[in-house]
Amino acid sequence: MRTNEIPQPTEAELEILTVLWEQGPVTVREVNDKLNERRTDPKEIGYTTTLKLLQIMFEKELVARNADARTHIYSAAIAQTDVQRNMLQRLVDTAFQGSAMQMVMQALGDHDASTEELQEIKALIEKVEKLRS
Amino acid sequence: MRTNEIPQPTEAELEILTVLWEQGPVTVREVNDKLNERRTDPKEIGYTTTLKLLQIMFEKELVARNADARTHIYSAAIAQTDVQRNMLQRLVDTAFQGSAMQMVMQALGDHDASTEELQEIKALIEKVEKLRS
DNA sequence: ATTTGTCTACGAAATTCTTCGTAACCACAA
DNA sequence: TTGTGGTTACGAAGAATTTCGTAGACAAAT
Repeated sequence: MRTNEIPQPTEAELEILTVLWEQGPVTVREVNDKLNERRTDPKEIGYTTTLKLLQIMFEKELVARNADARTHIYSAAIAQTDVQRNMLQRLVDTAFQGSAMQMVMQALGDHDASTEELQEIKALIEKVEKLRS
Repeated sequence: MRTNEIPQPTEAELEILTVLWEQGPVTVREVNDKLNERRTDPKEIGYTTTLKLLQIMFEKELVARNADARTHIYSAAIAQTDVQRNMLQRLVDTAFQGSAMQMVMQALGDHDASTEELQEIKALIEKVEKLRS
Protein backbone atom coordinates (compact mmCIF):
# COMPACT_ATOMS: atom_id res chain seq x y z
CA MET A 1 0.00 0.00 0.00
CA ARG A 2 2.52 2.58 1.17
CA THR A 3 0.41 5.59 0.39
CA ASN A 4 2.48 7.48 2.91
CA GLU A 5 5.35 7.67 0.49
CA ILE A 6 3.40 10.33 -1.34
CA PRO A 7 4.47 13.76 -0.24
CA GLN A 8 1.50 15.65 1.08
CA PRO A 9 0.63 18.25 -1.56
CA THR A 10 0.13 21.76 -0.30
CA GLU A 11 -3.01 23.75 -1.02
CA ALA A 12 -1.62 25.35 -4.16
CA GLU A 13 -0.11 22.11 -5.33
CA LEU A 14 -3.42 20.33 -4.98
CA GLU A 15 -5.11 22.90 -7.17
CA ILE A 16 -2.56 22.31 -9.85
CA LEU A 17 -2.82 18.55 -9.56
CA THR A 18 -6.56 18.85 -9.96
CA VAL A 19 -6.08 20.68 -13.23
CA LEU A 20 -3.65 18.03 -14.40
CA TRP A 21 -6.00 15.22 -13.46
CA GLU A 22 -8.82 16.88 -15.35
CA GLN A 23 -6.89 18.02 -18.38
CA GLY A 24 -4.16 15.49 -18.81
CA PRO A 25 -0.75 16.59 -20.09
CA VAL A 26 -0.68 20.35 -20.59
CA THR A 27 1.61 23.35 -20.81
CA VAL A 28 2.29 25.75 -17.98
CA ARG A 29 0.23 28.32 -19.79
CA GLU A 30 -2.77 26.05 -19.87
CA VAL A 31 -2.45 25.17 -16.22
CA ASN A 32 -2.23 28.83 -15.34
CA ASP A 33 -5.28 29.68 -17.44
CA LYS A 34 -7.40 26.92 -15.91
CA LEU A 35 -6.30 27.95 -12.47
CA ASN A 36 -7.44 31.51 -13.05
CA GLU A 37 -10.66 30.46 -14.73
CA ARG A 38 -11.95 28.48 -11.81
CA ARG A 39 -10.83 30.94 -9.18
CA THR A 40 -13.42 33.18 -7.56
CA ASP A 41 -10.79 35.56 -6.24
CA PRO A 42 -10.43 38.45 -8.70
CA LYS A 43 -6.70 38.55 -8.16
CA GLU A 44 -4.99 36.50 -10.86
CA ILE A 45 -2.21 34.06 -10.28
CA GLY A 46 0.88 35.16 -12.18
CA TYR A 47 2.31 32.95 -14.85
CA THR A 48 5.69 32.60 -13.19
CA THR A 49 4.00 31.63 -9.96
CA THR A 50 2.45 28.64 -11.63
CA LEU A 51 5.70 27.87 -13.39
CA LYS A 52 7.64 27.95 -10.16
CA LEU A 53 5.17 25.70 -8.44
CA LEU A 54 5.34 23.19 -11.25
CA GLN A 55 9.11 23.23 -11.03
CA ILE A 56 8.96 22.58 -7.30
CA MET A 57 6.42 19.83 -7.84
CA PHE A 58 8.71 18.30 -10.43
CA GLU A 59 11.48 18.22 -7.85
CA LYS A 60 9.16 16.48 -5.42
CA GLU A 61 8.05 14.15 -8.19
CA LEU A 62 4.45 15.14 -7.86
CA VAL A 63 4.40 15.82 -11.58
CA ALA A 64 6.32 14.58 -14.59
CA ARG A 65 7.29 16.65 -17.57
CA ASN A 66 8.31 16.26 -21.14
CA ALA A 67 11.04 18.75 -21.92
CA ASP A 68 11.76 17.69 -25.46
CA ALA A 69 10.17 20.74 -26.93
CA ARG A 70 10.97 24.20 -25.76
CA THR A 71 7.56 24.43 -24.15
CA HIS A 72 7.44 21.76 -21.51
CA ILE A 73 4.45 19.51 -21.06
CA TYR A 74 3.46 18.61 -17.51
CA SER A 75 1.36 15.76 -16.24
CA ALA A 76 0.44 14.38 -12.83
CA ALA A 77 2.87 11.82 -11.48
CA ILE A 78 0.59 10.52 -8.76
CA ALA A 79 -2.90 9.13 -8.99
CA GLN A 80 -5.81 11.17 -7.81
CA THR A 81 -7.18 8.30 -5.76
CA ASP A 82 -3.87 7.94 -3.92
CA VAL A 83 -3.91 11.57 -2.93
CA GLN A 84 -7.55 11.32 -1.94
CA ARG A 85 -6.81 8.28 0.17
CA ASN A 86 -3.95 10.08 1.85
CA MET A 87 -5.84 13.23 2.61
CA LEU A 88 -8.82 11.33 3.82
CA GLN A 89 -6.65 9.30 6.16
CA ARG A 90 -5.09 12.47 7.41
CA LEU A 91 -8.42 14.08 8.08
CA VAL A 92 -9.67 11.01 9.88
CA ASP A 93 -6.56 10.94 12.04
CA THR A 94 -6.48 14.60 12.90
CA ALA A 95 -10.12 15.59 13.12
CA PHE A 96 -12.00 12.38 13.73
CA GLN A 97 -9.63 10.65 16.15
CA GLY A 98 -9.14 7.83 13.75
CA SER A 99 -12.76 6.92 13.33
CA ALA A 100 -13.43 6.75 9.62
CA MET A 101 -16.92 5.56 10.19
CA GLN A 102 -17.78 8.54 12.31
CA MET A 103 -16.64 10.64 9.41
CA VAL A 104 -18.75 8.70 6.98
CA MET A 105 -21.78 9.15 9.16
CA GLN A 106 -21.18 12.85 9.35
CA ALA A 107 -20.76 13.11 5.60
CA LEU A 108 -23.95 11.19 4.96
CA GLY A 109 -25.78 13.38 7.40
CA ASP A 110 -24.54 16.71 6.12
CA HIS A 111 -24.64 16.17 2.40
CA ASP A 112 -27.55 15.36 0.22
CA ALA A 113 -27.04 12.14 -1.61
CA SER A 114 -29.11 11.26 -4.62
CA THR A 115 -31.19 8.14 -4.48
CA GLU A 116 -28.79 6.48 -6.88
CA GLU A 117 -25.81 7.32 -4.73
CA LEU A 118 -27.48 5.90 -1.68
CA GLN A 119 -28.18 2.76 -3.64
CA GLU A 120 -24.56 2.55 -4.62
CA ILE A 121 -23.43 2.84 -1.06
CA LYS A 122 -25.90 0.26 0.11
CA ALA A 123 -24.68 -2.06 -2.59
CA LEU A 124 -21.10 -1.55 -1.49
CA ILE A 125 -21.98 -2.28 2.11
CA GLU A 126 -23.83 -5.41 1.19
CA LYS A 127 -20.92 -6.56 -0.88
CA VAL A 128 -18.63 -6.18 2.10
CA GLU A 129 -21.11 -7.97 4.34
CA LYS A 130 -21.44 -10.86 1.94
CA LEU A 131 -17.69 -11.14 1.77
CA ARG A 132 -17.64 -11.56 5.48
CA SER A 133 -20.21 -14.20 6.12
CA MET B 1 -25.84 26.89 9.13
CA ARG B 2 -23.00 29.37 8.71
CA THR B 3 -20.23 26.97 9.48
CA ASN B 4 -17.94 29.21 7.49
CA GLU B 5 -17.87 31.72 10.29
CA ILE B 6 -15.54 29.38 12.08
CA PRO B 7 -11.97 30.33 11.42
CA GLN B 8 -10.13 27.40 9.89
CA PRO B 9 -7.83 26.07 12.60
CA THR B 10 -4.27 25.44 11.51
CA GLU B 11 -2.57 22.10 11.99
CA ALA B 12 -1.10 22.99 15.37
CA GLU B 13 -4.31 24.61 16.49
CA LEU B 14 -6.27 21.51 15.63
CA GLU B 15 -3.98 19.39 17.76
CA ILE B 16 -4.60 21.66 20.69
CA LEU B 17 -8.34 21.70 20.11
CA THR B 18 -8.32 17.93 20.09
CA VAL B 19 -6.72 17.90 23.51
CA LEU B 20 -9.28 20.37 24.77
CA TRP B 21 -12.16 18.35 23.38
CA GLU B 22 -10.84 15.24 25.02
CA GLN B 23 -9.81 16.71 28.33
CA GLY B 24 -12.17 19.55 28.92
CA PRO B 25 -10.94 22.70 30.66
CA VAL B 26 -7.23 22.43 31.41
CA THR B 27 -4.12 24.45 32.10
CA VAL B 28 -1.48 25.28 29.54
CA ARG B 29 0.83 22.84 31.25
CA GLU B 30 -1.64 20.03 30.83
CA VAL B 31 -2.23 20.82 27.19
CA ASN B 32 1.50 20.87 26.58
CA ASP B 33 1.99 17.55 28.35
CA LYS B 34 -0.78 15.83 26.41
CA LEU B 35 0.58 17.23 23.18
CA ASN B 36 3.99 15.77 23.86
CA GLU B 37 2.61 12.47 25.07
CA ARG B 38 0.77 11.66 21.91
CA ARG B 39 3.48 12.89 19.57
CA THR B 40 5.66 10.37 17.79
CA ASP B 41 8.27 12.97 16.91
CA PRO B 42 11.01 12.80 19.58
CA LYS B 43 11.39 16.56 19.50
CA GLU B 44 9.30 18.06 22.28
CA ILE B 45 7.08 21.07 21.93
CA GLY B 46 8.24 23.83 24.25
CA TYR B 47 5.93 25.10 26.93
CA THR B 48 5.94 28.66 25.68
CA THR B 49 5.10 27.44 22.20
CA THR B 50 1.90 25.94 23.47
CA LEU B 51 1.22 29.00 25.56
CA LYS B 52 1.68 31.30 22.60
CA LEU B 53 -0.61 29.21 20.45
CA LEU B 54 -3.30 29.25 23.08
CA GLN B 55 -2.99 33.01 23.31
CA ILE B 56 -3.39 33.32 19.56
CA MET B 57 -6.33 30.97 19.61
CA PHE B 58 -7.89 33.02 22.35
CA GLU B 59 -7.59 36.09 20.12
CA LYS B 60 -9.31 34.21 17.32
CA GLU B 61 -11.91 32.95 19.77
CA LEU B 62 -11.13 29.34 19.08
CA VAL B 63 -10.73 28.83 22.80
CA ALA B 64 -12.07 30.47 25.93
CA ARG B 65 -10.18 30.94 29.13
CA ASN B 66 -10.76 31.56 32.76
CA ALA B 67 -8.15 34.00 34.02
CA ASP B 68 -9.44 34.38 37.54
CA ALA B 69 -6.60 32.44 39.01
CA ARG B 70 -3.01 33.10 38.19
CA THR B 71 -2.88 29.89 36.22
CA HIS B 72 -5.36 30.28 33.38
CA ILE B 73 -7.76 27.52 32.43
CA TYR B 74 -8.45 27.01 28.77
CA SER B 75 -11.33 25.28 27.04
CA ALA B 76 -12.51 24.87 23.46
CA ALA B 77 -14.82 27.63 22.24
CA ILE B 78 -16.04 25.78 19.17
CA ALA B 79 -17.71 22.41 18.89
CA GLN B 80 -15.79 19.49 17.52
CA THR B 81 -18.59 18.59 15.14
CA ASP B 82 -18.56 22.09 13.66
CA VAL B 83 -14.87 21.85 12.92
CA GLN B 84 -15.30 18.37 11.53
CA ARG B 85 -18.09 19.55 9.28
CA ASN B 86 -15.94 22.40 8.05
CA MET B 87 -12.87 20.36 7.35
CA LEU B 88 -14.87 17.65 5.69
CA GLN B 89 -16.52 20.18 3.42
CA ARG B 90 -13.15 21.59 2.60
CA LEU B 91 -11.69 18.22 1.77
CA VAL B 92 -14.65 17.36 -0.41
CA ASP B 93 -14.30 20.65 -2.27
CA THR B 94 -10.56 20.51 -2.79
CA ALA B 95 -9.80 16.84 -3.22
CA PHE B 96 -13.07 15.31 -4.34
CA GLN B 97 -14.36 18.04 -6.62
CA GLY B 98 -17.39 18.52 -4.48
CA SER B 99 -18.57 14.96 -4.55
CA ALA B 100 -19.14 13.97 -0.94
CA MET B 101 -20.49 10.64 -2.01
CA GLN B 102 -17.36 9.77 -3.90
CA MET B 103 -15.51 10.46 -0.72
CA VAL B 104 -17.84 8.27 1.30
CA MET B 105 -17.34 5.46 -1.15
CA GLN B 106 -13.62 5.78 -0.90
CA ALA B 107 -13.72 5.82 2.87
CA LEU B 108 -15.91 2.74 2.99
CA GLY B 109 -13.61 0.98 0.61
CA ASP B 110 -10.35 1.85 2.34
CA HIS B 111 -11.29 1.44 5.95
CA ASP B 112 -12.51 -1.58 7.74
CA ALA B 113 -15.88 -1.05 9.23
CA SER B 114 -17.25 -3.34 11.87
CA THR B 115 -20.45 -5.14 11.13
CA GLU B 116 -22.23 -2.90 13.59
CA GLU B 117 -20.96 0.22 11.91
CA LEU B 118 -22.11 -1.01 8.54
CA GLN B 119 -25.49 -1.67 10.07
CA GLU B 120 -25.59 1.82 11.44
CA ILE B 121 -24.81 3.30 8.08
CA LYS B 122 -27.39 1.18 6.37
CA ALA B 123 -29.93 2.26 8.92
CA LEU B 124 -29.09 5.89 8.29
CA ILE B 125 -29.46 5.45 4.57
CA GLU B 126 -32.78 3.75 4.93
CA LYS B 127 -33.98 6.51 7.17
CA VAL B 128 -33.13 9.06 4.53
CA GLU B 129 -34.79 6.98 1.85
CA LYS B 130 -37.93 6.59 3.86
CA LEU B 131 -38.02 10.31 4.46
CA ARG B 132 -38.00 10.80 0.76
CA SER B 133 -40.72 8.51 -0.47
C1' DA C 1 13.87 39.15 52.73
C1' DT C 2 15.66 36.12 49.47
C1' DT C 3 15.48 32.29 46.68
C1' DT C 4 13.19 29.06 43.75
C1' DG C 5 9.87 27.49 40.62
C1' DT C 6 6.05 28.39 37.69
C1' DC C 7 3.27 31.45 35.32
C1' DT C 8 1.91 35.07 31.51
C1' DA C 9 3.07 38.28 27.87
C1' DC C 10 5.31 39.34 23.91
C1' DG C 11 8.75 40.15 20.35
C1' DA C 12 11.12 38.06 17.12
C1' DA C 13 13.58 34.19 14.92
C1' DA C 14 12.78 30.07 12.16
C1' DT C 15 10.21 27.54 8.99
C1' DT C 16 7.13 26.66 5.35
C1' DC C 17 4.46 28.08 1.53
C1' DT C 18 3.29 31.37 -2.15
C1' DT C 19 4.19 34.94 -5.21
C1' DC C 20 6.68 37.48 -8.37
C1' DG C 21 10.61 40.15 -10.68
C1' DT C 22 14.38 39.62 -13.63
C1' DA C 23 17.58 37.51 -16.70
C1' DA C 24 18.55 34.60 -20.33
C1' DC C 25 16.96 32.04 -24.16
C1' DC C 26 14.72 30.93 -28.49
C1' DA C 27 11.64 31.16 -32.59
C1' DC C 28 9.60 33.76 -35.77
C1' DA C 29 8.36 37.88 -38.35
C1' DA C 30 9.44 42.36 -40.06
C1' DT D 1 19.64 41.97 -38.30
C1' DT D 2 16.56 43.50 -35.06
C1' DG D 3 12.59 43.42 -32.66
C1' DT D 4 8.53 40.97 -30.43
C1' DG D 5 6.43 37.63 -27.81
C1' DG D 6 6.55 33.64 -25.33
C1' DT D 7 9.40 30.38 -22.66
C1' DT D 8 12.44 28.46 -18.53
C1' DA D 9 15.29 29.14 -14.46
C1' DC D 10 15.98 31.00 -10.23
C1' DG D 11 16.62 34.10 -6.33
C1' DA D 12 14.33 36.40 -3.22
C1' DA D 13 10.43 38.99 -1.27
C1' DG D 14 6.02 38.31 1.19
C1' DA D 15 2.85 35.91 3.99
C1' DA D 16 1.38 32.61 7.14
C1' DT D 17 2.53 29.48 10.76
C1' DT D 18 5.32 27.64 14.43
C1' DT D 19 8.83 27.97 17.69
C1' DC D 20 11.28 29.84 21.37
C1' DG D 21 13.98 33.22 24.39
C1' DT D 22 13.54 36.61 27.69
C1' DA D 23 11.40 39.62 30.93
C1' DG D 24 8.45 40.47 34.58
C1' DA D 25 5.09 38.86 37.99
C1' DC D 26 3.66 36.06 41.75
C1' DA D 27 3.48 32.56 45.45
C1' DA D 28 5.44 29.42 48.44
C1' DA D 29 9.39 27.75 50.97
C1' DT D 30 13.53 28.77 53.30
